[in-house]
Amino acid sequence: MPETAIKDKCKRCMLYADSRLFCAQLSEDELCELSDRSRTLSMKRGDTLEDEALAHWPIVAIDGGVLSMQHLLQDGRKTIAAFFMRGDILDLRNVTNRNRGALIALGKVSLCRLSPAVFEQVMAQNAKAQKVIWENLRDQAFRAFDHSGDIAKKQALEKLASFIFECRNRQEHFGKTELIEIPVRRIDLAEYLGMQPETVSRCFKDLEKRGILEAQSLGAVRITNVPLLRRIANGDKDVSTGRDGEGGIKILKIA
Amino acid sequence: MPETAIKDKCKRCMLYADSRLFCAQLSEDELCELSDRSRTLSMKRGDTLEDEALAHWPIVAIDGGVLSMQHLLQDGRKTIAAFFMRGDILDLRNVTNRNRGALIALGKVSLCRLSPAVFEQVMAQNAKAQKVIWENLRDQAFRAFDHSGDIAKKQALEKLASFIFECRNRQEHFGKTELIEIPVRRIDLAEYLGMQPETVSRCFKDLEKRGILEAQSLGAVRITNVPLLRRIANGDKDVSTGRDGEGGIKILKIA
DNA sequence: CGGCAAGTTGAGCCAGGTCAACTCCGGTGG
DNA sequence: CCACCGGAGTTGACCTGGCTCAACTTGCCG
Repeated sequence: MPETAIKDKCKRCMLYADSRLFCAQLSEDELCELSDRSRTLSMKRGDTLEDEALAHWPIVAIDGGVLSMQHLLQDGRKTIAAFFMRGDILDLRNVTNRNRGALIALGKVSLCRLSPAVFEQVMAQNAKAQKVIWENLRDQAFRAFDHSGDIAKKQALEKLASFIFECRNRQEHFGKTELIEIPVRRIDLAEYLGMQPETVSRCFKDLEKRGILEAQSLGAVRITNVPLLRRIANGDKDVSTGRDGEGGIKILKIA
Repeated sequence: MPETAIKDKCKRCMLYADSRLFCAQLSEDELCELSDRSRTLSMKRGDTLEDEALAHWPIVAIDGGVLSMQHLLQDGRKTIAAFFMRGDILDLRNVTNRNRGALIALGKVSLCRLSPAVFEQVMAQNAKAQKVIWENLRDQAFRAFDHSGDIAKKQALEKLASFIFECRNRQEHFGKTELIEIPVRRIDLAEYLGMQPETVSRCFKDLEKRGILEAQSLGAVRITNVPLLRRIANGDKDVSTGRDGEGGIKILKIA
């Protein structure tokens, strides 16, 4: 086998197969070098990336599934600070400060622990690859900013509406539609949005009753009234409280 | 004047004067090139970085003061999604998607709009500078993750305690002490933590009454019981509800 | 088909939001 | 130097969105 042959594990991996993602930016030599010194990993729901393992493999690239960063409070309350999905790259080098959340899989997750040395080398030499990871990190940061804004002052219904748009934005790249995949369970969603599973359930129900969306299953919804959902997400009280009495369809002027 | 002379504006700027910050990593040539093609800016409270200006100058480095990213809801509710302070670098290239928050000064802010071309060039060539900005962006992202976790499920008192530690962490670099500077007004703090100014006020009062901190002024506090404040920040209900009746001083076992 | 976690529904209650009144403080002008 | 002003901060009283707890149903996996 020639030493530049691309490994099977890479051919099967979306980080390489999707031309917008990190590994697709690498030269064959770079990819093989990286591949040789990196390790793939499969996780199932509840599996945690342990600190010890992260010390040796602090750089993690997600191939598929949803990985969460969770913060556990002393009395058992849990929160999910962020979701990481296909294409996201986490750099945990020297992130020992504070109570960095635990990284826990929310379902089947496949990921690749990248060699820090090769990663650093690629980052220094390959401008295209550098751009991709820089923009990915920036997206993570801005997504977190948006999310902070969402959960700080919005009401339950508004948070859920915002979340549905967040899902929509993420999968936009993979083909836009009003059929939105909800890649996490209700219970995880509740922890991400800072509310109770009961409240999440009631809010979904409410949106359905108003004819704004239809549940296809627990894992997918179809938006049937995008503008109205957008107005709810943007905190328009006239619709979010449903005070117009007509199923929230009527459009009121904005003060 | 030799063309490599460092400009006065740079000598006065902490981004250069602080050896850990971005401009201090540059060679004299790089710094002069960057300086020539960049523009400093002073802002006062309420000033906004307009979209139009950001289109031309999408990269902003903070020299001093506090810049906020604010989201405005349609009915007037405001939230502050993030604070940016000395050393933070914002890259807003191609961040037109979604409702990116407005960038608004919370006091006197001095910043430098960097030339995207030179920034990109430095990022590609200067490994030390690249490391600094990469770590800065990563810190921004992790800070945002922490913040999301904080405001999602914590109660008011716990959020405030967490925020005080966030302030402490930020100024740790500049000399550690229990005297913590609160660099923003109560009203901004309320918007950042997703609560009302009234509630912020009540929580400060509460912490003082329990002997956990002393207000030096509106802009600074001294922590007098760090472990207890930490336990509150970590969501220990036994202390945060004050149910032990002894001013919250008594240490209870953790379940 | 059994077992269990996830999700839903209902009833009651409380942390913190809301509103209104008041105080404090820095800046401004006579 | 003081009177004035306006925004920020504080305090108190009241009220409500969503948390809590408990019971029930659904869906998934072996």
